[in-house]
Amino acid sequence: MVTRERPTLEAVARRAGVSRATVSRVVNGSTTVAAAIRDAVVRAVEELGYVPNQAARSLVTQRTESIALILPESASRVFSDDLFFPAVIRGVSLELEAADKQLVLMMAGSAAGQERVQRYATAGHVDGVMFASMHGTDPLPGRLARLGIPVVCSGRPMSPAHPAIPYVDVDHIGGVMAAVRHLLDLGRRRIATIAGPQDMVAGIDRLTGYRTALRDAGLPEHVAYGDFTRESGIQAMRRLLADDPALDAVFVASDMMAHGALQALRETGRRIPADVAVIGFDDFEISRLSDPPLTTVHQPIVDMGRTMAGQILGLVTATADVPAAVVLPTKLVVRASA
Amino acid sequence: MVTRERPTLEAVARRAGVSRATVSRVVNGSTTVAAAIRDAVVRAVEELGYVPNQAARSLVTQRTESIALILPESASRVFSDDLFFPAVIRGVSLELEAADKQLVLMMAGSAAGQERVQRYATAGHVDGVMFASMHGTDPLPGRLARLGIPVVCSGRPMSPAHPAIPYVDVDHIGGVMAAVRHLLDLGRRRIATIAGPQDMVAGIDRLTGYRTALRDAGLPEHVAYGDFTRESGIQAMRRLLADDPALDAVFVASDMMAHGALQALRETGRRIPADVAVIGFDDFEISRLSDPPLTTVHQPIVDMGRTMAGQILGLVTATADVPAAVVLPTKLVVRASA
DNA sequence: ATGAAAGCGCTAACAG
DNA sequence: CTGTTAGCGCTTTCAT
Repeated sequence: MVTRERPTLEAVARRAGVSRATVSRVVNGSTTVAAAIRDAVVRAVEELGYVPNQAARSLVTQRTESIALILPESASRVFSDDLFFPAVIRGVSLELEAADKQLVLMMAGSAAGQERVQRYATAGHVDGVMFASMHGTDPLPGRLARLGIPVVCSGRPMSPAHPAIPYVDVDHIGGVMAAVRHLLDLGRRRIATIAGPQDMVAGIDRLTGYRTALRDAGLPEHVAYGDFTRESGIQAMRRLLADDPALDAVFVASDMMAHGALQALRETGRRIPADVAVIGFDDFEISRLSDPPLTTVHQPIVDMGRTMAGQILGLVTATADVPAAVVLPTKLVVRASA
Repeated sequence: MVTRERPTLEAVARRAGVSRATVSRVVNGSTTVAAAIRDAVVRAVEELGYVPNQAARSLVTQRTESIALILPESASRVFSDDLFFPAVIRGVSLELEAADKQLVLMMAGSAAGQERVQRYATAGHVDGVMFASMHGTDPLPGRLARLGIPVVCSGRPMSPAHPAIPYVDVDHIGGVMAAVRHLLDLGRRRIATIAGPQDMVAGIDRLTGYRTALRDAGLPEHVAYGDFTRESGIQAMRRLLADDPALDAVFVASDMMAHGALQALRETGRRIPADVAVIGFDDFEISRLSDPPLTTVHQPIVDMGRTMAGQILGLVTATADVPAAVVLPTKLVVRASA
């Protein structure tokens, strides 16, 4: 290890022939420093390659300029072929980068992970915390908020916390109802659904949308459950077909599961959409490339990330009012599968 | 904001009726504390919900228990449909999680990003730094290493740095040569390649493998270049076909580009592998699901991540000898496309 | 085995 | 406008 000692404020001050306070002012861009002195300090900083020690700075400012995004999932899940997480992260990155804040990504799939994350945040490593992909009634957001840590969520929390936590979400129900109505307009009458996990608001709301639309039409429901993965879509589709070989349409609560469903349907020789119409939810890029291209409900995931990041920045800098809830619109995108 | 003041060591000490030093010992698991006192301290810690302030701790220990993974790419690239990055991250996560270190992911696609990353690392935010997906002769790893920060790379650095930086890589050339030989065994004689970007070792080495194998066989080469994205694969394949409509095989330097190539070939009505045999490089999950399933060179990306993380842990804790280079094997996986 | 004391490197009053 | 002075919360000798 080379371990060239890193220079401190003190060293810079000595070299420039001024006090530590003055160097600190220059480094932090204070305007009340004489030009000549500032130049001398700047030169000393460059000559020494001085970079402020963040730990020391945080200790006194109580700020870290970092913000965490917590995903209550395993790393294997987050970094799989699922395209939801990447999109959220992309949105968050865009916004934080513009604000020159560092993103700290934390996966907390296990109980140990949850513990780690809580310690990390409580230890003052970050100025604020974002949650995405929440399951059930995760107590962590509320707990951190109660500790005075700024918190926002993407996805409406399943149980309202005290204090209330700001969140972004999309209009799941509206999107799904548009999708099911489209199937009805197509003349389909045996419309099944592959629902998402029922410990997540996205799973619950999309199922509610389906149920509402079918009830409005006076048709019976037909539900199988998956967990948003492609594989679970395959399995669920097979179950649906076993229950009702004559079904003529299926609304699938995520694109990944819809791709699984397409595969399962093809395996039974069914033509899409002639025999069975399929609609997904997400509108990922690859859904345009599948065979046939997938009709799906578009949700603006990147925007959710951006919005959430905007909210946390507002809380952290206490500079803007942060809305308690933002609900982004969804939209049916019709392609060849329905 | 609730801002319940977070308790300090001092508070715990008062409550337990001991000195700060003793509380510190208990919190850090020192064995030289009387059982009775330790219990009292532990109780006080729990009652107050005490969590050590990481900034203060880092200030004195000079350690953060965090390690950065730096990806010299834009967030949009890292979190796209490319499956390389997720796999690396997954491997890294697995290993760091086991060591209870926090992963800090940093994208540094722009010059501003590079700057940010350098400041961040130099400011002592992390104990060590990993690089993946390096382009050209990126000076950053060398610079950080010279500052005494432990650094490792995935992918052999293009220009050896001083001090030498440990790295992991895979046997690109061996894998590619096996692939091209397979095409030769199949009787193919007009074998083209879609090469990766030539500012990356992975791009260079895979092209070298192709060239070597063709030269050994006494056949002419036929090269188009892409940048590892699907779209660039489509374009490159079209160029190759325009140059030589009679080509009967193509080795593509990444699976994503290979999927693009398959699409471009299908669009011209060519049958795969009857008319043109295609081999990729990566062996992503989806390559088994493409039409037809892709013959490809398997590289153990997750293992690269794990290995790299192991190396950095060794450097950071200075507990194990860290090999200067680890080269993981690759292997041809034959499926229907060749 | 425990406590007292000295900083780690920095910022932020407060004087001057 | 600049310097002096206190700490931020913690670990770690060094005594006891």
